[in-house]
Amino acid sequence: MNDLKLEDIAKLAGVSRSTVSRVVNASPNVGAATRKRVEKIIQNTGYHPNAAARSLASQRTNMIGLVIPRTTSAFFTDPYFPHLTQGVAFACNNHHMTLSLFLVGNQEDENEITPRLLRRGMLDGFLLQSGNSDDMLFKRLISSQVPLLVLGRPFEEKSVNYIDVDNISAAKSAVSHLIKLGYQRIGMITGAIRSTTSIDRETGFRQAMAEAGREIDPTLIAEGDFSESSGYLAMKKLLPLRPDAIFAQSDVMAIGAMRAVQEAGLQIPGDVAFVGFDDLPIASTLPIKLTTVHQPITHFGIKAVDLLIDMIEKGTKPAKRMILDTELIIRDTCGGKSVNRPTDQGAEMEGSALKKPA
Amino acid sequence: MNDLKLEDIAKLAGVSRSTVSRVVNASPNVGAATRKRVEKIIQNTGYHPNAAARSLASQRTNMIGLVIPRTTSAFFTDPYFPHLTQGVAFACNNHHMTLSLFLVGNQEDENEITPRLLRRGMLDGFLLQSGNSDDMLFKRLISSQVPLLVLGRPFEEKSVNYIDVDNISAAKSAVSHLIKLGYQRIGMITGAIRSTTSIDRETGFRQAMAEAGREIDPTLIAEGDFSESSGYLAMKKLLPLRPDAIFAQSDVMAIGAMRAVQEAGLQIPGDVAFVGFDDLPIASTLPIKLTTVHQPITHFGIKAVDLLIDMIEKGTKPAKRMILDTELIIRDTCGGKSVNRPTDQGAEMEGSALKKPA
DNA sequence: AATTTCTTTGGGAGCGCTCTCATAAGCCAT
DNA sequence: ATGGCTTATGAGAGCGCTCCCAAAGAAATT
Repeated sequence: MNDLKLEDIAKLAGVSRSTVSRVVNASPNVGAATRKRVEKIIQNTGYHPNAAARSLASQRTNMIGLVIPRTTSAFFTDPYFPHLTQGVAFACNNHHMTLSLFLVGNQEDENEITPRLLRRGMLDGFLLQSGNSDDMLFKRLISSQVPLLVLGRPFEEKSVNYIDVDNISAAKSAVSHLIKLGYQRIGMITGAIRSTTSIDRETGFRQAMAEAGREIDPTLIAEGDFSESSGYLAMKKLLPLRPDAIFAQSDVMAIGAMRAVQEAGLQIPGDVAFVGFDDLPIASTLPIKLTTVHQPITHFGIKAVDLLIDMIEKGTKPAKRMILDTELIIRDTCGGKSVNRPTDQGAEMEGSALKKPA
Repeated sequence: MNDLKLEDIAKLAGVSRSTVSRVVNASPNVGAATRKRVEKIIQNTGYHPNAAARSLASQRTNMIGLVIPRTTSAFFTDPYFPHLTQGVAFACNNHHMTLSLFLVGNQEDENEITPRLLRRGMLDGFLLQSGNSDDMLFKRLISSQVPLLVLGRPFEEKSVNYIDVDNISAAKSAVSHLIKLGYQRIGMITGAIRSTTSIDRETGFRQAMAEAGREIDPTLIAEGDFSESSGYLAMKKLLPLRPDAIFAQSDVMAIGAMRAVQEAGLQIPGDVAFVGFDDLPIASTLPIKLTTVHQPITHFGIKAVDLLIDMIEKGTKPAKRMILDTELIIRDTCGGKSVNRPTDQGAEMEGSALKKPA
């Protein structure tokens, strides 16, 4: 509790600083009796090693950062990020690491945060949410000396470490399902169009249509930005064109879009069917349950941390890649026959669903 | 970028380490010419001071922690926390501080995180979300030597620094409004009943009823835990007792409860009126807009950081208190005449709504 | 019994900064 | 010029750890 240092413990135990250090760091080369004696004194005095001193001497801070650029500023509007953060935090706990959160709000923040990230002695590594193509922060950080893992496919993939879900085939399976169900006028509400996420999901959409020999009506593609209101607005534009099914690139936008449909007095899925993306917990508690692509958000965060720590410990060459799978969850909004399956997003933190690494 | 140190810069500039240090730390006592020369070299070399070394020497890390105990594990289920986190992160940026996030998932995390928080040289101070009465983490941390500000009224207030909103009068105004509107069978859905937040809101409920000379029917009070599903379940229990109005202690629970009402084929507010608490952005985009108590969540986070930093710099004696105001926002779910007012929760981060401190 | 090998411990040199104090220089008034 | 004052710079002693290396025993080998 108080201001004891290693040296004080050493004196109390009648050993050297080195020995106490060994005990604190669980080094094997300490006699059993000595270890016990030192441990007891540490216990009694409530000694805690000073983190800064330890970092300075060991060149390790045991901290990693999670950076959300401002181009992704839909940040806490979309439950995606909280879930991700939860996964990251969970994994950090398992690895005895501390998580630092950098939410970039504006240009000023960006200038101020960048050096903090690049500074040595601060972070052992960091996770960077992939943003838009014109993201300057991204460009500045990408050449960082400290290990960096990008969340989501970056624009410039060359020798960048990243982790992502397979957005293309995920979107493809969603749209194929709609086609299989017989919908004729299938529309799409995109995410922020300069994000790779949105681009990949659109690619999946196009692939599914092409494979089915369908023409794409470009007027049935409306632009959103992953937010609820953008989904609502996009749907308002689409409604006069009478689409019979919509692939929304996120659940939150699907919810906004469905709000627009209901306001117009139309039925879901009777008049307009929906498939979303994310499988947020809310998808299964909506009045009309949302058919959507399940992506393991929390798990994604955990994997990201695991990979980053691996990079920190074993180096970043060759560049690391990891692509996680998704799964189409069929519920009520797509019409056809409904197969129910509870979402497990929220439950992941609990109990034994997630085994800790040994 | 590379591994330059203060000394290298000094050598390059032909000055002493001390002078470079002064330049880096914007100390006034440096000659203009010298400053310029040193700054240029720092610029060119891309030098960044080592954070660990600086922390060790200065006894300041410029990091603060945000700790969410596991008893509050509804964590990212409820948008409350993301909004709070956003405010905290925003304020940290303004103060050039780094935010560390501690999400306590389970007992093991708790044991592991506690020493990290208490350790010197790690955090300059931290924010601790108030949890349940039986929260051990809380008890262990409360006597911390490092400055600590509790978010929400703690159980044991004595000499504890905390910040809260005025839950009692907020709840009171919500319930009074329902009474004024003429509802006769007013029920309540509580939050986690061992949290001070829930206790205070219940007190407000009771005060409003008492002032109006109303009896309280205890069967019309159902227990929730701030989650959507708990609101739904609570309402299921309440429905057979035919309440005509419900005060839900959080918006999310109100949403769950309204789901139950609609499933039962009843009208809102015709059959059951609602008042929520929080004024999340979603409250104003629901099909039937939610009447609720606005609490400035993001702003709350900002104020908390400001206060904590003040404590770090000026000491914690006497114990600090801060209580923020709330406002009843009347929309559609309470019946009576609706006054619309857009929620500004999400907008707070943008533009000039929030002035940075000079 | 002598030699080698391991295990346990201590000593000391950093890690890269900050900060106090001493010194040197510049400035003004007398 | 001379003393007193302010301002700019440098030297050096830490901050509290880690980690390499050497030393001293103990144990094992010959």
